[in-house]
Amino acid sequence: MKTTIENIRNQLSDKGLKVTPQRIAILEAVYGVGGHPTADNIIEHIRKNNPNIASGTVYKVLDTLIENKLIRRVTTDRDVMRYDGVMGKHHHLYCTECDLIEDYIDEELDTVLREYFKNREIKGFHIKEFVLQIKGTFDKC
Amino acid sequence: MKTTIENIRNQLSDKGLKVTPQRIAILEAVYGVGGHPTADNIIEHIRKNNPNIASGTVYKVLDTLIENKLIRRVTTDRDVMRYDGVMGKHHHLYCTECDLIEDYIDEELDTVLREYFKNREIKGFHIKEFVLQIKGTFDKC
DNA sequence: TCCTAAATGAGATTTATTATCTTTTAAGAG
DNA sequence: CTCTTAAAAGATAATAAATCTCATTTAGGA
Repeated sequence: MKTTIENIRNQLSDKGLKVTPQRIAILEAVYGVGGHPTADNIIEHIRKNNPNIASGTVYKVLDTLIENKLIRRVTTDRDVMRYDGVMGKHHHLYCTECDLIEDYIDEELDTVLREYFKNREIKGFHIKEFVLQIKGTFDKC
Repeated sequence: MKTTIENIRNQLSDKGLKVTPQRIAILEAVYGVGGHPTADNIIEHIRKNNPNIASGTVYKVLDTLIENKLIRRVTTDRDVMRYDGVMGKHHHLYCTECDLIEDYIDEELDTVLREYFKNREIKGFHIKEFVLQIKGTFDKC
């Protein structure tokens, strides 16, 4: 699934959202900037071509995209928010040396986890989804 | 392992940290306030008995406790930091309705995960630790 | 092409967190 | 037990991420 401009326009309009240049640029940036960008990374990236975008707009658009399930937040133990354009089931590699967070997609792992919890109820809790945080270091670090 | 005051004093002095009333109160609060408290939850809790504690002190002490591996941060997709006094391997239940985060301790799960990744190298990445985020809802929510 | 609700821009505001600097204190030495 | 001093706490100022407000602009249907 390539993320062309046309594709991005469709994602927005399919959700009933107005297709604005800002929204396109922000969604493109979330897809394009690797390692799960912060709002600031996204602003910096977009300003290269579109220097006049307001930072408030970026925050507002990111929230709108999250509400409409086009992107999601990434959980971290830092105080700056990071964003993720991959909406399918997946897990994350957290590097303890650099601050990159990479995707880890593994269908089999999902099956293993689902199976494991099939016979193991957690009393008083209804499971919806698993996200495994795999912490360690990249070789390059 | 009960967490008596004496126990807390020892944890601090074992790390070569000065044993101050503030540090004791803060560590006690991290243990005592359920659901993984924010700095603000901790400040509020402590001020009941110790109204004069400075909020800057709480943040500084929390950092010190983290550096000395007496507590850790909890990862979330919110912009307020939360803290965890349980240092052993464990996982977390995230409620999507309320904002409680509960511990989930499961030795067997750790074994399953370790086994699973024993024959499944992630190229370019050296695994140190797993934390499973189990997202769902508590029955009471 | 026009109209209007929705989106953006600019900038003020809030709030969690950090930094600075002075005063106080824990705890080891004598 | 007292003295000394490095470390910690308190008070408050400073940052910075994120939110809010409101005037202006714009997407997209009529």
